[in-house]
Amino acid sequence: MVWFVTDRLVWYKSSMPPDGTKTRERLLDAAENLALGKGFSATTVDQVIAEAGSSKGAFFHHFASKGDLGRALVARYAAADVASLEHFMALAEDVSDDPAVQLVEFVRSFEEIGAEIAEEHQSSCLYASFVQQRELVEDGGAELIVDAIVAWRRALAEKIVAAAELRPLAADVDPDDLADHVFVTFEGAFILARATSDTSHMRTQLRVLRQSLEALLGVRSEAAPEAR
Amino acid sequence: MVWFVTDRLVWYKSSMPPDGTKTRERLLDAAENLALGKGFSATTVDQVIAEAGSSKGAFFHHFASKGDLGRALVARYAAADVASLEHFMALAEDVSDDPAVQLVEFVRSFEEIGAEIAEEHQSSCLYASFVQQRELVEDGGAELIVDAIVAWRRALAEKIVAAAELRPLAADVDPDDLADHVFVTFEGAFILARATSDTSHMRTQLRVLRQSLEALLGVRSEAAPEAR
DNA sequence: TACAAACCAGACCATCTAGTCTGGAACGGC
DNA sequence: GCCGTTCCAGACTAGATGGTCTGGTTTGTA
Repeated sequence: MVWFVTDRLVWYKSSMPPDGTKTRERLLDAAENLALGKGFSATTVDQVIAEAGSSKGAFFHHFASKGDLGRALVARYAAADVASLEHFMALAEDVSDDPAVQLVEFVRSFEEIGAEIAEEHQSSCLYASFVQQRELVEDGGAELIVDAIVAWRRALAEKIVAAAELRPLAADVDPDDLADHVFVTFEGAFILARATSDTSHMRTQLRVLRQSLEALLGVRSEAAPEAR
Repeated sequence: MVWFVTDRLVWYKSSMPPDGTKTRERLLDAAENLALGKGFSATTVDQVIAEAGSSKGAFFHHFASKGDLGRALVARYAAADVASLEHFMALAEDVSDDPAVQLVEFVRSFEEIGAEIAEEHQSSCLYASFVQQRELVEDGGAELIVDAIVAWRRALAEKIVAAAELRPLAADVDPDDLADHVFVTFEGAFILARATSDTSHMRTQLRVLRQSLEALLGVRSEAAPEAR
């Protein structure tokens, strides 16, 4: 995930570098690009170096190993991901006081930029890529991903529970599971978009997700079209 | 996907071998195991050989290259996947004449064996793994995956359209997109299960999917609990 | 301005990996 | 029983890959 360079993400992208982009960041950017494009294990450090216009010496000065780069990669990715979660949730909270409407609005905001997200990320997600890497998982790198997932779950489940207090939920949906379904839809949509080489699936699947949420939460579709 | 060795899948697993498991199948099985576990590009042919208890000579007798193995792998996987789609859809069609109920029942059948599916597949899906491989995609290998996706979409969308003729759909959901959402949920749930090392997410996410379908299609939850 | 530390360039190395090659066993037809 | 074909075992190779090492430049600091 990660997607966008929101204002509260800027400090992140340009943290340490005083002037131009620092070598370490360039390496991370290059690695992220390549990892999203062909998977982490399929990208070589030489490719990362070439893409970043750097050198072997620089690489192993900043990272102890390729696995170390991987961990740094998911760390940055997950941090940006959670930041974008908070960003868009804050925007949604400006639209309405109703938690159900906020939730729907939250999904809608992603829906609107769905294609761009898929484009920017080459229809892929680092989570999906890294989760394959057993070594990295066994090396404590998975916790970063789980933390991000939990952050999403918590933020969304909170809204769902609050919404259930206002209107009865349709059927006996579990708030945590429903919250996870947002994450699940993102990840699945990435795969669909990539497999079919059609980034529009990102938007349409988020739309289906929103419609599902509206149906389950009992929210009217026209509740918050443009904060009218 | 693929999951289960249904009766109509048996011809497949034991096609050519007259007696025991043929070497080629053993190699494919080993490769599938490893690919599901650590990704295709991260598995070496030596590992495949070792896992299958075979040899270099045998491997390159049956497969022209590692990429060739990859294609054979997804071909088999996708074929079994579509077969299991048809299998469970046929079972669902025995339960009711109502397409909406059939659809819900279809999802429920997977829901029930969700954890086993995740277990058997090491919480992973070859589709997700291979979709990363750009080379294989550019080499015509992706069409196999797309074909399988389209098969799912077609079968499910057909039910949704038929269901919409009986009851009005909630909101203006697109049948194709809703059908794709089933595939999307599977893939996303795999990733969630793998990231959290918790196979139960497979079941709970399919449950959420079912509840969403019920809400959008206007089907009562008790419509077909156990074909009573 | 001196000097240590951080930073980087690129030749170099040990190992791994996909793929080849040669030799031989098993099998099927005749 | 002969022979061609399929099938398989394993040593071997050319190149890729992660990682090291030496030397040099830049930077911060006193």
